[in-house]
Amino acid sequence: MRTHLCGELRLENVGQTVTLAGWVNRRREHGEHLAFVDVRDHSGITQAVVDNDVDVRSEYVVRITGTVVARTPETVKTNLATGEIELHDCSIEVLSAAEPPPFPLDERADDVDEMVRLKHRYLDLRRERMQRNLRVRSTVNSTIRNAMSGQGFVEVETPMLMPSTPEGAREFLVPSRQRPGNFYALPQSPQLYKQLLMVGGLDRYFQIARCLRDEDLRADRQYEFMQLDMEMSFVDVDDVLAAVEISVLDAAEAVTGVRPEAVPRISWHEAMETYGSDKPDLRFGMELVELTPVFSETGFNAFSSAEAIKGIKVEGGAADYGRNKLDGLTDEAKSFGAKGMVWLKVQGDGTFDSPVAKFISESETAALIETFSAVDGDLLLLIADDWMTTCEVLGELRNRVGRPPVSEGPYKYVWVVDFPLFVGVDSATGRPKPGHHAFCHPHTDDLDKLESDPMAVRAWAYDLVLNGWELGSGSIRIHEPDLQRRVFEILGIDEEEANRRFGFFLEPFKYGAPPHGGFAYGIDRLSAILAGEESIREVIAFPKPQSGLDPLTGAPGEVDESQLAELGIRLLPPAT
RNA sequence: GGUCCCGUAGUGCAGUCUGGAGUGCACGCCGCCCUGUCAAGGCGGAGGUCGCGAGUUCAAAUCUCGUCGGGACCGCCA
Repeated sequence: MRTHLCGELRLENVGQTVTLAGWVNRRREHGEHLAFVDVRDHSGITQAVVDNDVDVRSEYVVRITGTVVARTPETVKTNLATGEIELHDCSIEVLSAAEPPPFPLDERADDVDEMVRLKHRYLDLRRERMQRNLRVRSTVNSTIRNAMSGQGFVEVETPMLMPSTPEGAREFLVPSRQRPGNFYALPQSPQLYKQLLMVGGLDRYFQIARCLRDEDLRADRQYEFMQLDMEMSFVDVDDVLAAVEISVLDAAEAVTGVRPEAVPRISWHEAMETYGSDKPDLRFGMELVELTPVFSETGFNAFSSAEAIKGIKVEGGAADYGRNKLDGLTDEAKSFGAKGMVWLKVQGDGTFDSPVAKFISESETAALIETFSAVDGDLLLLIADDWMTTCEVLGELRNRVGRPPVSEGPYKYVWVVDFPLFVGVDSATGRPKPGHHAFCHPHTDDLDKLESDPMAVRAWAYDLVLNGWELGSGSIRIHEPDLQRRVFEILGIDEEEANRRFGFFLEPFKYGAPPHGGFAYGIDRLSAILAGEESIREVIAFPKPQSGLDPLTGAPGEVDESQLAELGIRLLPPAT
């Protein structure tokens, strides 16, 4: 049907008779017998010089046969790959006529209401940006597949219909026709199956897996998303990180042409201390500064009883942050759990401009400026609270004040390791809550503290972070039934409950489970960042908006009574 | 479940604070002109439930309340 793509022709093709097929990107008329038609496909655009008696308009699908001719020097278009040639003596065949598109199919559509783009996604996809993004994603997919296969991982598909395991995210349920009143759940992740594959001796498993979670949507969250899911046997933390790292760096290199440096590691505790986040963005500094000793003798009530006092320095920020902005930051700090936020503007005479300046002694003022290496015009933001709150709130403030958009380079990967095994206390049971999940292996150095000081126990659990986005997480799993029982005990899960909730999962471990661990990371997120996008919707062909309603197909929709009857489902009247 | 922002022609906007006739701009669309343009140019034209519904008012795109839709974020996402 065609001899070349629309972006292929160059000077060396001059003289050839070629046939292109694609969409009319634009037509420019010049009188009765001359018009220029730009024909476009995914590869690019070629200009055809045609007789103006042919009626072709924007987005008509055409096939053009013509002779490749070198453009005269004054008509060469340098910003077009095919700008040195054009087609002459053209014959045009209209393959499909087209109505004018509802929005421009060039970069101007970047400003169009996303809902309009999604309603006509098939048109949006014709744009260079979307073509590039979906191809970036395809490159990511094929690269990580090769990376895993090349390391001896076996690709295994796990079921989409599985039992409901309501421990984690809210699930999508699927009613069973053959057993009315019973439900499958769509997988939040292949977690259970991949561990069973290890018991099954697959040794190294991976899957480019679709996962589904019925939780509210965000720029980095969809109901459905793709993960590189992997699990390996007879390994420790280093082995898992190394295997994952190869795939991620391969993908980045394949897309950008540059292989990132080896991914640094930081412990969870250090990440919280230094960046106030378990997904630190290492592209900028503004590290948290420890101030507790500075205020050890303080008479300032807000600080005297605090477990931890820390702060960040916004260099030269005093001028940028007026009262309104500071009040906004204070409100944000409170919304993240702080009791308040202290701001101090450093002045040239070594004093502070601040509502609370009078509560801070001269020696404390001097010590603060010394500790921060602060100079005239700097803005200091201080939080005093329990250690966790202080770190987390400052981490949020640090991001608000200093963080560039996620897609802006450079790419800064980081492993966050040694997560705590337990985080917080279940308000219902009074027991510790698992930080990752109940099957996460405690750090063997901390096993003796499991019962005596559980909150201090580290886990063999780790996250991969890129530019402040959590790409994924994983852990070494518990393969020893005795250790699993100890962890369940701390969680307040007795044997009867464990068997009821996890029986089908625990039973296999009685038959010889290898030590194993794994990881999973989000392909949508990785693709978005590598494509330079702020939202994963831009690297998904047919995403859903925040409401979860599909503007293109109208899903979800009502179904026939007969379908419901077959499933044994009767609808309640709509809630009012 | 919550906070904040947005909704005016096919698209992007101005107009809204301070009420006075759908007042307007750009792109696109339709027609005519145009033989070297390339986001072509010139002339002309069509195109509006100011998201929807109440309320206040002599008068509402504009003020108030409600509602629907969209976005960012918090909660949530083991």
